Amino acid sequence: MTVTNTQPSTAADDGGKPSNMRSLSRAMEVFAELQRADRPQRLSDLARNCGMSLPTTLRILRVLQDFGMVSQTDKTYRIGPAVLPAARSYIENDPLVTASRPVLQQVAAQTGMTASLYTRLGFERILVVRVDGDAPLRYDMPLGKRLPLTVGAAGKILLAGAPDEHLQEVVKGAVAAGHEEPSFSLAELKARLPEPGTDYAYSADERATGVLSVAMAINRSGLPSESVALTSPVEAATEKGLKAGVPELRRAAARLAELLEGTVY
Amino acid sequence: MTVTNTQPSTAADDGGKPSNMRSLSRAMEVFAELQRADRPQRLSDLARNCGMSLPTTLRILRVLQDFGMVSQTDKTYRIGPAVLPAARSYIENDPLVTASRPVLQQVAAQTGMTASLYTRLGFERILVVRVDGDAPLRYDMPLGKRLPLTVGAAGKILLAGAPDEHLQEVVKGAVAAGHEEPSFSLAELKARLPEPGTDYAYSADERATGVLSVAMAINRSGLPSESVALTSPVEAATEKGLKAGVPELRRAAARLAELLEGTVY
DNA sequence: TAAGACACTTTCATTCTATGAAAGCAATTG
DNA sequence: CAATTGCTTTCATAGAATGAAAGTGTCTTA
Repeated sequence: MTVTNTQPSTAADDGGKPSNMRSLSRAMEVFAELQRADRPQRLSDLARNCGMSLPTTLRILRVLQDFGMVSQTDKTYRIGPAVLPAARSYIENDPLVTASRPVLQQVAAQTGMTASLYTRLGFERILVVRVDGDAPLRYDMPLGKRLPLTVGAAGKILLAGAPDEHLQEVVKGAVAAGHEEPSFSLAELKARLPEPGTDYAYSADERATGVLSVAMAINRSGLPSESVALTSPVEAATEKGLKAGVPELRRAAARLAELLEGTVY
Repeated sequence: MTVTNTQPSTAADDGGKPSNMRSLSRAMEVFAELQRADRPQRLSDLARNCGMSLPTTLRILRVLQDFGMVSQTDKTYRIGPAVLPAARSYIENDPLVTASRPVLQQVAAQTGMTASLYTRLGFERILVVRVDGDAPLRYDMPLGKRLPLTVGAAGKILLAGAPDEHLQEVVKGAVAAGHEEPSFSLAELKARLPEPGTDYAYSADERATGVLSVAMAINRSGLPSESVALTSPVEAATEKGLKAGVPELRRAAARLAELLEGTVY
């Protein structure tokens, strides 16, 4: 089993490290910045926000454009269509994703709840797979959306047992991403996390009102970066009912954990 | 209006050009290679297939991994989860995509057919938006899938009026991508394309059996790179019926063309 | 069990790429 | 029409990216 662990991932890590592949790293920064914005960006804005010179930014954009990762209209740049085939490739071919689908289907069938798989990405998490249960969730399907680690069962369970030092970074990341108020503190976060000894997390009306959730991490050595969750609208489930699904969820998580053995990122 | 036009996009363009940003270009090659393969790749395979040394390939993978664009399990690499937020950002924020949805909805409502938007990417095209009509299409929704330019109405219309020189490259590209037999020729391709003077393309049983389609390019100066299509299963439409939707389609294409004015890539 | 083969990883000197200052354009505005 | 603003190109230089070769670990085979 390998443990490499480079950075906690994602940009925003200008901790003074030399960091190899400067031009590539910077290109990824530009790409990330384009995603952050919800509308096309001017060259000068991108350059300023990424802290690099205009010529450099322009050159990066041109290369990304050549590969369809970036589109340009007049003088504004945005994410390009090449991300679609990439996302499709991920969803269709990633071993964990493909393996989880039947597992989630089984759990959803047995419990009647909606079953989901989340992956940690930097200081956020994203929904990767969802299999609907009997009662539909009313909020829109946030597949691929950046969600907080600090809110919602599926996020919090990824933080259970993490050292304070790491949690402190998570707090900073959540604030930086706008998921939490600037006053958000380590103590507040720790109060939300499941008690030590509990291997699942529960949430009610946390990330979305009217939604209950239990989640379990897919564990391997070290901090987990994936979790599975059961979710249901309040009118279709009680806390008790949801928690009755925990054993099922535990079994599913164990099955997927085997597959993950060895995953570095 | 600007016309920059760097490369015909996508890798495979080792035409001896110096090409700026070598490390970034190579990183994109690695990323593309990972998508091409439908299962996790070993470092040595990636290095060989991309024509670069092991250390270089490794360094690229590590940076991409830091940004979640690549995942690693043991010694194998694959596309990472960060492509999902990127794809979501594209679909939610791209001006053409968001603008096209209501337009396609209107066309679908008026004609009862399925309405789609395609974008050219290199020597292929991808489905970006689809709004279903009355009769469901039986093949699975290929959103983000790489489809041939040389097959199907929505592909062929993007090639109408292109100079032979360009079509010859398209032929090569289609063969290289496995969309056409190695014997595929320029003459064959030209025979498929709509007659000069026609602004739409028609296809029956071309890319998928039992499916009829008409498509129209979203035109601006030069070669188009987007097209809109009406599609229907054979049992729900006739050639005549589909072609009756062409005026609607033409109006939709014109509306979207305005928006595209100035798009470089 | 030992020896060999294989694949990944690190190191390091060299090359050439990536970089930003500054000049050159183009477009927009007062 | 002049001035401002923002994009693009040029160019000399710094330093990043590169691959050969050595190093390390793991798996295979005798």
